[in-house]
Amino acid sequence: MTDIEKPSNFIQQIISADLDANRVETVVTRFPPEPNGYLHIGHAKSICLNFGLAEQFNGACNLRFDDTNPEKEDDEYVQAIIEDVKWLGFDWADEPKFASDYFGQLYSWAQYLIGEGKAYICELNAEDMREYRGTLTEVGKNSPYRERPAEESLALLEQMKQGAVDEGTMTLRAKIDMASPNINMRDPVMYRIKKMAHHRTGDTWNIYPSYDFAHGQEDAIEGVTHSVCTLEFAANRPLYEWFTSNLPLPSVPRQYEFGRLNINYTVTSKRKLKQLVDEKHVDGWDDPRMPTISGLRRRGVTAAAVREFCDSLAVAKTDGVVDLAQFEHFIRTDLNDNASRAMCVLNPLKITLSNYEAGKEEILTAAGHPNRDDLPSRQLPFGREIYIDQSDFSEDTTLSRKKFKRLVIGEYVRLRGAYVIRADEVIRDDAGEIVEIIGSYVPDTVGENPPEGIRPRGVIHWVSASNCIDCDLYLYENLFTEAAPDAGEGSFLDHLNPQSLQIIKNCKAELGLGEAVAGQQYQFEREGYYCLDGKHSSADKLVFNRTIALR
RNA sequence: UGGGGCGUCGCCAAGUGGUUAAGGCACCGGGUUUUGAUCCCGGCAUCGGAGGUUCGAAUCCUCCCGCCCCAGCCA
Repeated sequence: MTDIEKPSNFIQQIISADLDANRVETVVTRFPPEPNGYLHIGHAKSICLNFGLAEQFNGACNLRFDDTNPEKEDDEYVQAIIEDVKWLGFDWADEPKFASDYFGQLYSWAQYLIGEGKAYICELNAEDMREYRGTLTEVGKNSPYRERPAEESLALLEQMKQGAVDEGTMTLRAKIDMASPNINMRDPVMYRIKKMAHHRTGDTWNIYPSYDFAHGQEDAIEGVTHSVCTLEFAANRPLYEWFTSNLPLPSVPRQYEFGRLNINYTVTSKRKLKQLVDEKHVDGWDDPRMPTISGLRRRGVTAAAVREFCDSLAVAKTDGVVDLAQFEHFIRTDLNDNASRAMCVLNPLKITLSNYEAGKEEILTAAGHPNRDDLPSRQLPFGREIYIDQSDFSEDTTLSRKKFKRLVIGEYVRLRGAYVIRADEVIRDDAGEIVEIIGSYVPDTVGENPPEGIRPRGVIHWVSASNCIDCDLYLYENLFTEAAPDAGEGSFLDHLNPQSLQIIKNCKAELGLGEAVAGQQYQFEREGYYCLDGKHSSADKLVFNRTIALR
């Protein structure tokens, strides 16, 4: 234990205290997503927290699917979630767990509560139940079915289970307190009828447990000691405790809440993300603009960057909005440290070096990374014709050296990893557009300073015109134009950024990029971080996604 | 409005009666640099408000203000 001086969050403090006081022997946490959508960056914080806690205290963390509502759940989501958690670098104890594995146990616990006179079958319909519940300021009224004999409730529950009762006509409710100031305690629903196939249990069940009746018990079954969830569940804690203390459970878990992660210029709500996908505003759950784990992965963000970012986040009870820039900082840091360097010209402008022998080609060697010898060096063909970016040449010769560190007629510039060159003449087409630059190179300047008197304005990237590959680049911007897409009147969709995707075709990339594989990150020098897109790339056309621009 | 929770720099935050009120992001200066990147130096708050307790308070008390969550047979 060398991390004693590390500041700890309130949950770590609670766990330490529990361990010291022998209230718990081994720490067990869990990450409990409902398989009704893909995981997003907000889940990543919870994943890092829960798995991190288990790791830190030498305990275990379960991956558990809270699949208590077949209506919105699907195995597609289960598989995607498993893949995402693995990708983030975490592993869980044993096999993934499912709430649906405990349906039988939950059912008998429901029978137990009925037997104890603490639950009853209610025949109020949804509308009436709402009315009986009261409001924030008015207490509720007892259901007319509240004092029904246990035997009757037991029989009705069995009928509900068998499918003999219509949906919406009966529920099993906990008998707690209709006058409680906490609305969650006003006889909450434990079971409702849903005659619907479940992605795992098929049509075995016609009734399904509610979140409140399931969660604490799932935790207890698994021996979870610290059940960490987000703030909005704080009001459910008394109910969580009511069930854990009124049922003969194998253990008594405790619930703690922390603030959910919010990031500006994005939305982190499964419902909204699903809407973006369903209404085709994006290319799917893994669209590189999505804050989903799969979207970030396709975008080129590394798992390490996501983890570092999450670890930088406070685990507290405040509900703030983290600046996107903070996330981007960790993305850039990791990519800067690990991405191989390469050159790619987005908007090619040909330069012919008049004093370079026609037909000659030499192979220059460039470092794979400025300060990492372990990354392989690159072979760069160099010849009489090269491409530079249009934005790296200006006809305005009055621009100061400080303001424009690029190519200008009559002046010099260093081609990164290659020669110092000079621009001599501009060639135009009939429309007056610049189509080519005639220039010259300064011999013996590869890896060497140019002779006295020649002062390059700067360093620009380039690519051999006769020996390069074509590719398309997908540049991404924020999906939303507003920092808080959710705020204000209308829909968050009103703030979709029409320029969130810009495709640049026919870019010229250095030869080595032809061997790029999906998921491999590169820094296109002076441009940004990119990675090959497995979905859009084909044998004859490579597509790179821009993960993020350089600062 | 009843209940629950929260308010420390532009953003995220540490702080648990005595510290020059950490740190990160952002921003602004300056240096290095064959990426206008990286890197390196430097700058950047008196703690929602008002009272009070105390030798001493961001930390304790009182009142006030503001924000978030709960009235699904969602999770």
